[in-house]
Amino acid sequence: MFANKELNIMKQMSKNGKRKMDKKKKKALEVKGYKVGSVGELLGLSSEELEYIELKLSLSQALIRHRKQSKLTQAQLAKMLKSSQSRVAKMEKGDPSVSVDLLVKSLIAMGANKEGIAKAIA
Amino acid sequence: MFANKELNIMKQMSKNGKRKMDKKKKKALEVKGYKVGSVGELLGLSSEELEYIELKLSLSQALIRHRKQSKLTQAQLAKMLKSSQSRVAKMEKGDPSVSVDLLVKSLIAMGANKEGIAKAIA
DNA sequence: CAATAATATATCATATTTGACATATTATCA
DNA sequence: TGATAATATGTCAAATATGATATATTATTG
Repeated sequence: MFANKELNIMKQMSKNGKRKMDKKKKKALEVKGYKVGSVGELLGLSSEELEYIELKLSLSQALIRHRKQSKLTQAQLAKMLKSSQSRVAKMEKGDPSVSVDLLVKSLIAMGANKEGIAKAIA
Repeated sequence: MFANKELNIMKQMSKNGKRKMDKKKKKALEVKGYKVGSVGELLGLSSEELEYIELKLSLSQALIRHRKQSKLTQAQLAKMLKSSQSRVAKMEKGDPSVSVDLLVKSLIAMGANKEGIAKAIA
């Protein structure tokens, strides 16, 4: 129920250094044929961390869908959002440096409403 | 109470920089004695800005519900979240200085999952 | 009522997020 | 193939969010 520790870890995760190591660790174990359950468990993520990451990835996917549907390149979308191509790329990749705020604002700017966002998340 | 809410919304608004009031339309309708829709419309918020603010307020309300259900004070919840009473108060008030990220992480830390968050938003 | 608990508001130093830029990698197509 | 468009990755100064603190306001209780 209470998850102060997890919140902290979430914050740590947002820092830029960690992901590559995590990916390598995952790969290493996969190669050895371990099947330790979900990717999240493999990486030692708590259910709270997983919930948060999954939510973000859902929004990322929704953003990709919207952009493709509008037949825009990342650069074109970036211009619409007054952002940059590189940031759009990071949004779509679920980069830790991208906030849920930015994803939500971007989706809304592309025409999504609360209901659409809720649907994308759930 | 309403004055407070309006102030908050104005602050939120002034953040993303584009405030253009359709004063003419508002005035015209007011003179005719119409009650023109939402506070947001009267303040000249775009539908995008409204969508975002409403989404945030939905999360704020969800946070209040969760806290009350757990019979916690803001101070107790703050301790759990490793935050502060004042920030919890701001979260629940939908203060512009509070991000959707923080609201989502806090809800997850209190036991909400993606589905619950989606439900709260829609 | 007055004491006290709970919530709200203001401010600030620090931490995190952002757009921008450079550059790398990958896809598309003549 | 090689040219070129699209996407990805790394870095950084500036912008924004954060917890902490102080203090004010509002509820609750005795």
